[in-house]
Amino acid sequence: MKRQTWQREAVRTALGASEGFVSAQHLHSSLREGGSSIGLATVYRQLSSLEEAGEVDALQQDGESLYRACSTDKHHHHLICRRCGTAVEISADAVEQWAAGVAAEHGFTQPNHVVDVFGLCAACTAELTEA
Amino acid sequence: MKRQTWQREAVRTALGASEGFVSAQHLHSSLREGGSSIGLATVYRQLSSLEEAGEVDALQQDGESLYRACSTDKHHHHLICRRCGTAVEISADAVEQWAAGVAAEHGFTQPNHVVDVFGLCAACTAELTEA
DNA sequence: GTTCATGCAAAAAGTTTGCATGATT
DNA sequence: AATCATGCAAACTTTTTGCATGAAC
Repeated sequence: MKRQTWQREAVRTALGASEGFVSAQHLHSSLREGGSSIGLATVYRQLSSLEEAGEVDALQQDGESLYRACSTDKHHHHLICRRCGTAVEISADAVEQWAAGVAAEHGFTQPNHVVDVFGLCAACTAELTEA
Repeated sequence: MKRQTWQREAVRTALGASEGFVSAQHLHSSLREGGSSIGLATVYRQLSSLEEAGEVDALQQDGESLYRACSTDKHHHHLICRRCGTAVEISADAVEQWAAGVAAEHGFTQPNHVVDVFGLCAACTAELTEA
C-alpha cells in the first residue's frame, strides 16, 4: 500500500489543474512557485508511481516525458505531429481487438501493443505549403 | 543539397540492415564493431537529417529515440516475444487503412505509423507456466 | 578555394539514485 | 518503534554543441 503524503496529493492536484500534457520539470516549477517545498526527485518518483497505478498517462517527446491526469482508464493511442509535437488522443477498439487476435493466432499470451500514428498536423501542413 | 559522405551512406545502410527500431547509440556501436570510425555525434546528426528528409522514421521510448529506415514499399509489423525476442512478421491492411483514416480525419497529412505487438510466445508461455 | 561535415571532448538536459532525515503507519 | 517517503546533491544517460581539421563541391 502506498503511503499518503501531502506531496503525492500535491502532484495529483497540480496534474489535475493542468491542461494537456506537462513535463515533470514544469510541474515541479509550478508547485514551487505556488509555495510548495516539494523536491524535484519526489515529483519524478510520484509521477512514476502514479503512472504505474494507472492514474496518469505518460508520453515521450523531445527527449522528455510528459504527463497528464488520466481522465478515462481506457487504453488509447496518439496521433502525433512530426513537426510541432501536438498529440491527439485516439482510440479504436478495432485495433485493440486486432492486436489481441494476431497475438492469439500465433500462440502469444499477455499481449501488449504499441500503436502510434505520425503525420503533419493541419497547421504545420499549411505552414510548409505556403513557404 | 546535402553532401554525400560515406558516413551518411553508412548510417543509411546500417539502418536498412536493422530489423525494427534501433537507437542511435546501438547503431553507432554496430558501425564501430563493423570497423567504421564514424563518430557518435555524426550518427546523431545524420539521423536527424535523414528524419527531416523523410528517409527515416523516429519514435521515442524509455527516454531514448529509436529509428527505422522508412521503406517506400509495403511495410509490415512485428509480433515480438517480450522474453526471448522472437519476432513474427505480421501485416494487416485493415490497420494500415485505419491509420491513414484516423490521420485524415484530424487533418493530418503524410501519415506514418508505428504498430508493434508484444507478448509472450507459446514456448516462453509454456516455460513460465511449468516453472 | 570555399564551404560544409566530421570527430572529439565538453556541455546540456532530463532522469535516477544514495543517503541521512523526517513523516506515516 | 519500524518503515517508508522525502530532499538534496551527485551520478548517469542520452543528445547537442564548439571548434579545429579534413573532405566534398
